Order: sequence, then structure tokens, then C-alpha cells
Amino acid sequence: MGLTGRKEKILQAVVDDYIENCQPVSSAEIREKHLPALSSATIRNEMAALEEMGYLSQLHTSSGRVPTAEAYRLYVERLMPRRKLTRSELRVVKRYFNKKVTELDDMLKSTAKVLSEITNLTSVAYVQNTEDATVINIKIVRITDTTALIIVVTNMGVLKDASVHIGPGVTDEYCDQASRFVTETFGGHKISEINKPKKIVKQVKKEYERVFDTVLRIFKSYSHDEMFSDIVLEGSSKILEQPEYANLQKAKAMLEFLDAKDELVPVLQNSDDMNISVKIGKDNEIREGMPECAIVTASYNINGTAVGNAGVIGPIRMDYSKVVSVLDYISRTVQMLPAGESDAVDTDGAESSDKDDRAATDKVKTDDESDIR
Amino acid sequence: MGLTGRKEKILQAVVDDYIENCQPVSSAEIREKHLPALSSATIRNEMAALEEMGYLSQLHTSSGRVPTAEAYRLYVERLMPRRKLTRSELRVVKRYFNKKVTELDDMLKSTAKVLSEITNLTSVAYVQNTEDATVINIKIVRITDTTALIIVVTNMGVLKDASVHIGPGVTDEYCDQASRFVTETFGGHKISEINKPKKIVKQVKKEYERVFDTVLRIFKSYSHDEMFSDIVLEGSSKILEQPEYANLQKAKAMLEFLDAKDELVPVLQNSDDMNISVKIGKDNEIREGMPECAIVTASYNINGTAVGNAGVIGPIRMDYSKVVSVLDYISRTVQMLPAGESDAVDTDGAESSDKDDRAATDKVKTDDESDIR
DNA sequence: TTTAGCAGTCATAAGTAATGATTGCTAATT
DNA sequence: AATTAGCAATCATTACTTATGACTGCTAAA
Repeated sequence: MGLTGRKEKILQAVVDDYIENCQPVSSAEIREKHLPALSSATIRNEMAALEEMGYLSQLHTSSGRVPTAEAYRLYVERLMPRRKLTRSELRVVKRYFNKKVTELDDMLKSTAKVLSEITNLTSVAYVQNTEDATVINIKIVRITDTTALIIVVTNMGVLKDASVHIGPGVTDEYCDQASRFVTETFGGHKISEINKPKKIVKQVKKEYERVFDTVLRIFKSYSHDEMFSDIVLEGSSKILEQPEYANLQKAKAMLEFLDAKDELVPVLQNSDDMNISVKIGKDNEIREGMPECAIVTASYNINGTAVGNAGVIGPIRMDYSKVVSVLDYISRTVQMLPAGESDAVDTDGAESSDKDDRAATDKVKTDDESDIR
Repeated sequence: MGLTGRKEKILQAVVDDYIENCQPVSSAEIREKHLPALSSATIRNEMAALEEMGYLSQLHTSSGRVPTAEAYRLYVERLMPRRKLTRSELRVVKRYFNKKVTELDDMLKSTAKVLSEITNLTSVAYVQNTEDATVINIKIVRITDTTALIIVVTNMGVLKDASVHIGPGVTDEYCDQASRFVTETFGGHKISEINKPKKIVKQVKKEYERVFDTVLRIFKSYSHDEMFSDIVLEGSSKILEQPEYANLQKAKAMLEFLDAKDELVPVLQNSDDMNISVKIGKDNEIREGMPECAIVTASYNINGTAVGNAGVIGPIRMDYSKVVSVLDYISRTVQMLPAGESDAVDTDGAESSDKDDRAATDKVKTDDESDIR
């Protein structure tokens, strides 16, 4: 005995309304705004049934009803309207992706900023495990008389570089030789492999020792535990705009959670190859003390390989419809940017439209396991 | 008729007490905890005088008294105890500065983290206006068949690098030539100079156009307005631990202020060459909507040149004694780190000691203009 | 000068009552 | 059999009132 069409309509109305107003919604309200054909009593009965089924709940006997996490999952999966971006939203996206030099780093920042600005939620963007990258080449460039810069080139692009102090008399020749030496040693290997303690043959010629150590240290800095990750957070203050965090306790919990950037990564991880993932509920995934919230993330690719994730974090009651649309659009935009360059963005495929063209979405997948207690 | 010794003692007691408890302090309390020799009535009289002089204020007739911003300034300047770091604090500092690759970037992060962890306040660290840097050399390194990396070397170190997509068939020779060309064009000039619109001779050979544009874009990204600055914030959630921001309104104002990282920079700017600066009050410096707070910053140098600032932001009632000590110690520690390297930290000159050895401080300077209005 | 003592002030907490939104249930209606 | 009107019951929220108690300022004595 699943959801009849009418129950579905009512549930959808409740969720829509609650997302908008963050107020328990009453039968009368539904009738007025969404289903004037029915009487409030009928709606009341249906709502009681929906409550029985676990989709709605009420705080006390005489309050309106509020959607449960389960209801939101259903909503995201089947009920929510699929929107296209409005003209002004598109404008914001263009503004951000047009002007900056699109180094990976800046792209992260831009992505996070746009997301936060448009959705009015806290957003995150980060580059995912670079430990899987394979070393192609290591360049060493003389900078001053005593220092050189080390550049690690991998199949995933240029990783962070670091400068070494080598001592007086650094010549271009020395750099070239050192370069060749370390490239020979590490070239073709995955970073994770190199980081395995016993792997490396410690037959280093004395004169390259310094360089060698630094290179190792660079690799180390990409290992999981060290992951002082390149994670960008934007709009953490936005969290306080959400009524569900009006309570100082909750606000604090949430902000602390966001502050611990490193520990945030696993939660954002976009489990499978789904483009967009929606996680709803308390104790999302692994994290223990995680405050009740919802996390919507999109993984994005550059040149075919998955490089990172971006997403938003907010209360369970968030405008999924908008968030998913924006995330989807931005992830497509980013993928179209030629790597390491900054030409104008010309993606389209979205036009001003506030119509509700509801449709079953096939792209979005909800995490069903995520709500277990 | 300045402050008599006794008035000073009482004021100091009030500030100390208020910093600790964040409760209006009463005459009786002062008597019990700090000056048992006097009666509460005497203290009451003195406090009335201090109020008259503008150092104390009370919320209503029958409440205890609270220090004014003026009192804090005096406190920082003359009254506060000069502490040394405790052993556990030293341990935290060492932990952070020992292990990381000390690229400027990581150093910023470490500094901010330590500061926040020890002081339990929100901390900030950033690299200051690189626009003043003079270009020494521009290196272009071939990365793949189609892209190259551009490295700008200045007297302040290596600035951000960016990759250019040049097109198929990038050779080392081409890079060398391009390198020489752009170095010739920009070498010896300040970045701010280069950024002046009309300055550049637009006689660029066709084949270097791409490189040339990218280099210009790099410089642009260091200009004041573009300043997507490399500013690191840590522990923004700490702000909510402070009772003065228990009010959601204020908390939000503060967090928004912190969120707008770019606009934060001018406020943090350490006006003159003072090592440590303390700014207290509302409408600190330029910023308009700035919430009431105090900002303590230290500028730090590497190889003799000022490279950045680090500091903490918190309520006016903060533990200045601790903050100043920590900031001073860390700034000294950082300066001892060889630039671009990561050897063990061995700074000392601080030992466990919780004694109050008060002394007039000569290093600290307060900003007297900051409280106008 | 210092101090004891007391009246006056005012924020905070606690307790009480009124309000009103909304439901569940029952009985009438379609 | 499904829908609806009507009404009593529930309970958060708000406003109002009163009590409590922490301080101070002031006066007069030490």
C-alpha cells in the first residue's frame, strides 16, 4: 500500500512549504496554498496516514507537521521540481568564472564562492586524493644562488611546489642533473606507493640528498594523514541565517564541524560515481559528533579524471531543488573550462525559468543508509 | 591628577577579574579577591572616581562595573602582567612548526592554527601586499607537450605560479626564449608599477603573446582590488565561545565580518613598524560595519623583509597578556625559520612560569585613535 | 580618611494567566 | 465509502506580575 497520488501531492506540498517557511505546516495551510479542492479535514486525515508511514511528524499534539528525513529523501528522489537557473543566477556564475586565472586553486575558490552566493548556504570545494596521482616528471628550477624550486608534475597536473635551500653556488647544470636524478627515481610511480615506508632505495648520491629529502617531503604532504588539505570553505556565517541553527548550541556544533576542515573531507566524499549525491540526516556516514544536517555534493572532472568535489552544507530543510540545479550546472561549467586556462565561459543549456516542471530525476541518488540512528 | 597607585591597582584588579569572568565586578569582589586590606566602601569610592575618569562604566545603578575600551588600552600599555609561555603552550608551538614543509603557505596555516589553539580565539594570518615586490626573474618551465608553468621570482620570494596552455609542440627552447623575453620586459620593476594600466609597451612578439598575457594576469592577481588574498583563518567557531557573542545578532555580524576575508586585510594591517599592535574598539580603523572587537596583530619578517601579519580577533575583553606573549613568541619563532625550509625549531627564551611579573611593556603600542565615536 | 550601615535601584527569575493555532474525533453529508 | 463540518482538547507562546537579590550611593560615625 504505497503512496497514492494524493498522498504524494500532499507530502510534496508539505515539504515545499516547510522548505520555504520553516514552520510546521497545518492542514489549513496546505488547503489554501496548494490543494483548494479538498477540505482541511481530508488533508488532516491523509497527513495522519503519512505520519503513520514515517514521512511526517509533529512536535506536539496541536502543532502542524514537519517532514522527516525520510520524507526529504523521497522528495529529492521523486518529488522535487527540477529547476533551471534563473538569469541572475547564471550571471553570478559567469561573473566568477570569467575573470580569474583558473589555476586549480583559484577554481576551488571561485566554485565555493559561487555556490555559497547563489544557494545562500555554506559551501565547500576541495581537490581529492592526489595520492593516486602518478609522477611524470620532477623539475628543479634555480631560483637564487642558494635555492631552487621543485615542481612535481603528475598525470593529474602540477602538484604543489616547494623550494629547497641547497647552499651557495646552485647552478642550472646542477638543477638539471638533480632533476633527471629524482625523475628517474620516482617517475612512473604513484604517490601513495612512494609514501610506503620501505619502498625507497636509499642509494642517494650525497650531492642530491637535500633535493631528495625535500621531494619526499612533498609527497608526504599529500598523504592521507598529513592532509592539510586544500579545502576551501565559503560562507560559514551563512549557517547562522538558517533558523535551525538559531540555537547557539547547535550553531556552535555546526561551526566547529566546519572548522575542522580536515575531518570534513571524508564526509564530503562522493561515495560512488554518481554525479550528485545527497546525504541527509544525523550521524551522516562515518563522522560521530556530526550535527544534524544535509550535504549535497557533486564530483567534478577535468580532462576526464575526477579531481574534486564541491558542495553545500546546510540544514536538512534546504532548497534541494535549487541546490541540485546549481551544483549540476556549475559542475558542468567547470568541466568545460580548459584545464589551466581562463577563457570565457560559454556554457549554456539553462534559461530563465521559474516554472515548476517536476520530473523524476535520474541523476540524483540519495544515500539510504545515511540515517541509521 | 592622574591615577594614584591605589586607583591603578583597583583598575587592574577590575580588568583582570572581568577578563576572567566576564561579569560586572563589584566592590566586594575586588576586596575579597584582590585587596582584602581595604573595605568595600573605600573601593566603591575609588571605583566611582575611576568611572568619572572614563575607565569604568556600569550598565545600571546597581550593577558592578565594567572596564571601558580606554581602560583596556591603559591595561595593555602599563597594567597587564607580562607572561611567559607555559610548557604546554610551548609544546603546541613546537608541534606545529616542526613537522610541516615550511612553504610560506603552510607556514601561514601553521601560524594561524597555533594561535587559535593556544589563545582559544579566532586567528588570522596573511601575506602582505606583494604588490611592492620587485620582479627579479620569470621562469617558464615546460610541463607537457602543450603547457608550461610560469614562475615569478621576486625579492620577496617566489610568487604564485600559473600554467599556460600554449599549444602543441612546446619545447624547452621556446620556454627558455619566452622566459628571457618576459624577464627582460618585467625584470627590475615593481608589481604595482607593472599593474599601472598605461605602463606596458605592447610590443609583444606574436609567439609570446600567450605567455605574456598570463604573466600580466599573474601580476593582476596581486593587485589590491583583485586580492583574492592568501589569508588564512582558523577557529572561527571559537568566536561563539565568547559570552559577548552569545547574542545571535552579534555572532552573525562577527562571522560575516570574518567571512569577507578580503575586506579583513585592511583592518589587520599593522600600521607602523611596531612589532605588535593592539586595536581596541568599535569601528576600528577604516571599516564601517565592523562589530565591536579587539584585534591584536604581529607583523613578521623573513630574511629581514616584512612579509606578513598574524593575529587574533576576539572580544574586547580578551586575555591580552596571554595573547601578546604568544604572538610575540610565535613571531620570533617564525623569523628564525630559515626561509623556504623546515628544520627543527629551537627557539627558546621562554620557560614555564605562571607568575605575574608585571612590568611596563615597551614593545606594545595601542592605537589611540581607534575608538573615536 | 576610612568604614559601617541602610535605603534605593534595577536586572533577572519565577510564577500565572491569557491567547490562539491546530489537531483528533464524531456525527452529518455527499 | 469517502468527505466534510464542527467542536472539545492540547500545548507552545506571549504578556504580565511579583519576588529576589546583588550592588551602589550616601550619610554619619570612627
